[in-house]
Amino acid sequence: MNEERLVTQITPKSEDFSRWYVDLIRRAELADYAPMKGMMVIRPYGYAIWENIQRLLDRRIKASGHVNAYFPVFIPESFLRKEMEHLKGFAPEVAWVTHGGEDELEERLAVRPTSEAIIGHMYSRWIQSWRDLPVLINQWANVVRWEKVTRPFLRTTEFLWQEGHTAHETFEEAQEETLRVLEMYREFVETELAIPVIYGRKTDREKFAGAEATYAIEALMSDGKALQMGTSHNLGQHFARVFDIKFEDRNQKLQYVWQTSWGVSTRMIGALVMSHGDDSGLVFPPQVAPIQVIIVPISIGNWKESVLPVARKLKDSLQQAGYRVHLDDRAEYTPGWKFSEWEMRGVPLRLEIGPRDVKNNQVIAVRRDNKEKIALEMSGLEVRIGEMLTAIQKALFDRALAFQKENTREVESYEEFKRTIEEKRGFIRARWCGREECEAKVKEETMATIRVIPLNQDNLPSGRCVCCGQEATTLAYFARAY
RNA sequence: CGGGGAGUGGCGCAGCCUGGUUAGCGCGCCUGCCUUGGGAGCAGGAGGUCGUCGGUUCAAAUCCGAUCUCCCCGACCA
Repeated sequence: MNEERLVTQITPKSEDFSRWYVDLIRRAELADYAPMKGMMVIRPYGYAIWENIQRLLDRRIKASGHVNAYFPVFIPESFLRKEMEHLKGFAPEVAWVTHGGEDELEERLAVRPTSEAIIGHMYSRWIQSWRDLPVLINQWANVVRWEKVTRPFLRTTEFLWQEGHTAHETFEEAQEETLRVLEMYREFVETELAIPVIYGRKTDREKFAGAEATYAIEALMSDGKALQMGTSHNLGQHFARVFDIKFEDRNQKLQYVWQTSWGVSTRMIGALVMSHGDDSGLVFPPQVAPIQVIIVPISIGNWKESVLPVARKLKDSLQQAGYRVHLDDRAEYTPGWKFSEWEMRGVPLRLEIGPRDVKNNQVIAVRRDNKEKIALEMSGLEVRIGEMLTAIQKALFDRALAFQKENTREVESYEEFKRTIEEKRGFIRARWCGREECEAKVKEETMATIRVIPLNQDNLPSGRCVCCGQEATTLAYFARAY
């Protein structure tokens, strides 16, 4: 039976990546379209991934000294207006509340596109002394951005995210925080999502509206396009000045705080789909998979008496051991159907148990990532399962890393740059003169943008800008992006 | 926001050009039997105001207008 026939309702990935992506999301019940433009419902199977992401990331956020809080979803228009760059950046995509019940509001309220403004306002009331610093607050929230083009998880009108907002005594401290968070994101995404990233600073053109500097992690999706997976901003004193966030420093001088903000969103779920998925469907890394182990009893003869009780015991013991495990005991589907179904849903490990296995005191384990099938002794199974899940997690990362390396290229000329972007996509590592004209020209002519400027430029080989041929000042990663 | 494509039982589609019985097909769903080690089979059954609103007409899924939504390709963004 070939792969295409197994998943008839999903467009093959190789045939049409975009359709494959949306087909899969709906068929696997990660999300469904809501009846309003650009909005989606995150269904239980998709939301479970978000809960895992929250749990694993929240742990890191707290371990690095941050605490959670919650700020209002509405922001007065005048607040947004205080930082003009910020307003200009977000104005086109802000949703406005104009009425409360029947009454028109005196001042429009923005549905937050991000929370710097409201949080800045509150910080100005909470911070008086250097003893109040740093303030290290994070919130898990929803935000709304009225995007023109939307795609499930990648860009939706409303999305879920976490946004960290910190205030510090010095620029250096804020910069340290910005980079510490960037590193936290990198480690989180690579460890838990098994997605290798590149990271660095954004160009001025690409930086956050109102930031001094923006840093980002970027990943390469399996169609060769880049996806920004998280950002960390050094806000300098821009917001502090307009929201009047002042403190008396150690020298009894009044000065503005130095701030950062940073976030990752439900876009990560889209990244998981596009990084690891294949023609058979989703492939989830065990660390965030809603179901890590699916048990399929082989329904033959008197399986309900002979196999099912053993399968139930197996499920209980694995659950006890801390795994997210599900037993598919439905009688109305054949084992073959279930195999395909759970592969499509991306469950990392399948355990088959039939009369033969019961007799031999074993189960058949099948890995989702490489379809490898092995028999496992019942005794000591909990440990073996753990080892296999670890191996799958690593294999997914290694595979994605190999893909990223294969698709990160250096080019000799602008002609080669253009041809590579057009034919192969992927990242291009190239020298750049640092001028915005070249950045704009490249974008205009190739649709590729500078994704990041690597932090470490020490080993910058001398050379010329890939675009204009002038002396290069930095190394940059270019790609077409989502 | 520009260019292109599309909305018909849950999903995928046909019918529309050339208006006219009761709107079809495949998958899925329900009931029963029989099956089940890689998406089984047979029989019976349920489910539709044809995206929405308006217009033309004796008559609209079909023609006209508006509107909403989705997909693809570009300009803007987590």
